[in-house]
Amino acid sequence: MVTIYDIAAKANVSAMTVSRVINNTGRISEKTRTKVKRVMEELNYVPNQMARSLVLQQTNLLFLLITDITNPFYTTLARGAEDAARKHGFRLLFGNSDEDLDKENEYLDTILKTRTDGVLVAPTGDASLPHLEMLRKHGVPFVLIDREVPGVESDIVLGDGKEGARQLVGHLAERGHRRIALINGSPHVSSARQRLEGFREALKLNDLAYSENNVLETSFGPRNDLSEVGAWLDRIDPDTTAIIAGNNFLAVEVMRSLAARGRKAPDDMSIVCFDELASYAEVDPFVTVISQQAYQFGYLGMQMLIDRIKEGEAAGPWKKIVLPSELIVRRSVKTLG
Amino acid sequence: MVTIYDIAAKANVSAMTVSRVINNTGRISEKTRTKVKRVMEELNYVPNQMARSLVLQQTNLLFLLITDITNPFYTTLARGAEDAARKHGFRLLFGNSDEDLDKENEYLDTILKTRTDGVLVAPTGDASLPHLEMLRKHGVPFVLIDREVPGVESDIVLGDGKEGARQLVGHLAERGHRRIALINGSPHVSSARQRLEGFREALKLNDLAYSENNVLETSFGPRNDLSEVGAWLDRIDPDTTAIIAGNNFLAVEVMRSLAARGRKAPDDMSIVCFDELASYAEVDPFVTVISQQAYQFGYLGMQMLIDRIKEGEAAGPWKKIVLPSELIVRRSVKTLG
DNA sequence: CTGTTAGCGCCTTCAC
DNA sequence: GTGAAGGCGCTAACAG
Repeated sequence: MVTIYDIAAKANVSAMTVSRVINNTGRISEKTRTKVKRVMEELNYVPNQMARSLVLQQTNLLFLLITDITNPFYTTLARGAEDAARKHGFRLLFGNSDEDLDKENEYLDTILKTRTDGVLVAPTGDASLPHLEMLRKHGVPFVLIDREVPGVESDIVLGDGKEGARQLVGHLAERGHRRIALINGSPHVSSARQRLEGFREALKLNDLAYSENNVLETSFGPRNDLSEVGAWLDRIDPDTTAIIAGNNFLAVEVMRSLAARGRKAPDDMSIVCFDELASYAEVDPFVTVISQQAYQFGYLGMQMLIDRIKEGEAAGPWKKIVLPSELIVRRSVKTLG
Repeated sequence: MVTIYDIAAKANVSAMTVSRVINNTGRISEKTRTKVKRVMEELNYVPNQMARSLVLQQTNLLFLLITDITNPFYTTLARGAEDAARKHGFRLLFGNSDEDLDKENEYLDTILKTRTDGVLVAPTGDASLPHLEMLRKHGVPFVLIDREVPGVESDIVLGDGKEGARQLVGHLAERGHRRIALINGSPHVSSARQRLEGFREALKLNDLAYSENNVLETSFGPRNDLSEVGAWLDRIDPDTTAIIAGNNFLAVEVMRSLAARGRKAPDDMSIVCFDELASYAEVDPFVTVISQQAYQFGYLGMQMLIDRIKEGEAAGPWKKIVLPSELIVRRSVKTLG
């Protein structure tokens, strides 16, 4: 491996001079600068970030931890985060926790060990509390995205899940649906709780009955075994005419389970959900959704993170950004009566 | 920051003993071991990977560089790569080059600087040659995925683009299509070249005419401005009845452009493409595709990379895995005549 | 303008 | 079993 000492020797200067050339610090004569630069090129020198970080106590590396890299909501978010990080000269690394607390833990371990400068994280759920406390304790700035964690104070970017649920219920009610079911993420995830709460409030608002039986709380992540979803479909109230899915994947799974039963949306069951089904504007898109500004989640979150890093942790109160979502009406809802 | 010296002091041992406990090396009495471990917990000690890597000359970090994090093909691939890396105890970091040579360059820079142990990379195209040579020169093992780069010898995982194109053309021909157009990625990307070549061969095989006018070579990445696609649609041979898209996003863009012209698949134009449109089995999927085993691309590629790292670079000849793809017939093709 | 010294946190080597 | 010395590659602080 080529080091600054190799460069120094060949250029007849000290290592310190080489270091100065690399970092553009101090005063260096133009002559030695060009000489050093030439030698660096000749020897294909690449600075060793490990050594650099060790002495500087900072890595210039930021980390984005998402819960599902195959979900278009998060990948679009990732694009936003990446753009913001690049704009400020930070390098961005990604990790995928897969809605799995253990994997999240592994990545947190990596983050701590590699002394990442900051983290943008969508926590797997309330159980992420100790992980976030760990970050806080070790002085690693972080910003939460998409999900709150009770007991954690921090900058955060959220969607308005309650309002989204209200819009969905309102839309279904308008179309004549009186019995609506909800399949949702885990109650240990704040976004799922928000959506459930909005759902219940909206039912009341529209004079619709809430039925425990019509709510399934499962996981936001994709699953191979659809039997849980199927069994739930078999036991929901028979007069149910519409289902709200807590996210895009759940909607897909409901539709697959329906298909396995020879039923189809919207004729046999109306369906709506949170989040777009594909990152890319779908052709002939079918499902009526509450679309969130995924890119903005990432971009604004990263912005806040970098601000926090630059200002120092203690600068100002925690900021909370709530991004509105938008109802996009498509063809998955049948108009009744 | 807590260091092994802090631990050592509090546990009344030397730093070396602490190091031995951490790494489970050498012989340590059970008593001091437990004592040291207790102190580590008390002080919330986290090993400094920077310092560790600096002396060990290895990071235990692998890097996955893909060209589009919003494309389900690559995210599914990423899942596969991640699973394989985890299985072997490596941490995986992701980067997204966005089909952009400059961004690719930045990530390569990061990779070299951080002394990543190995890289799984989908190059942006033939122009990635110097980047890969850089990796080689610096002794960073890498495995290519999805795309070859002329002039680079390495382990590689590829799809069979020629065969895929043949199947698509064959399928269209069977359905009575005589004039087929192709919208493809850049000719500087090997997968695009393969698909074009397969396309031409298959036309000949089916006694169909090749028309220069009916081929557009653009980029695989998504674009905001669809005017190029639209202009092309306006000038292709008027008797064209079917379009093959070189990847999923191109198919979407064609369909959007068609829609903007008041035309719709499959009635006004049949369309097929490479790669699934969504990571997740689409509900009521519409487009007939050549589906690639995205997960396997990642899993097998990562496997090869880790083998290479463990055996040492010089172990054995380069391996090449060609994954077959599968034609999945859906509803986007009209049967003619 | 340039060089010397010291140390970031850790591990290898060699003592004891 | 355990410890001391030295060095991984780099830069801050101080000299000159």
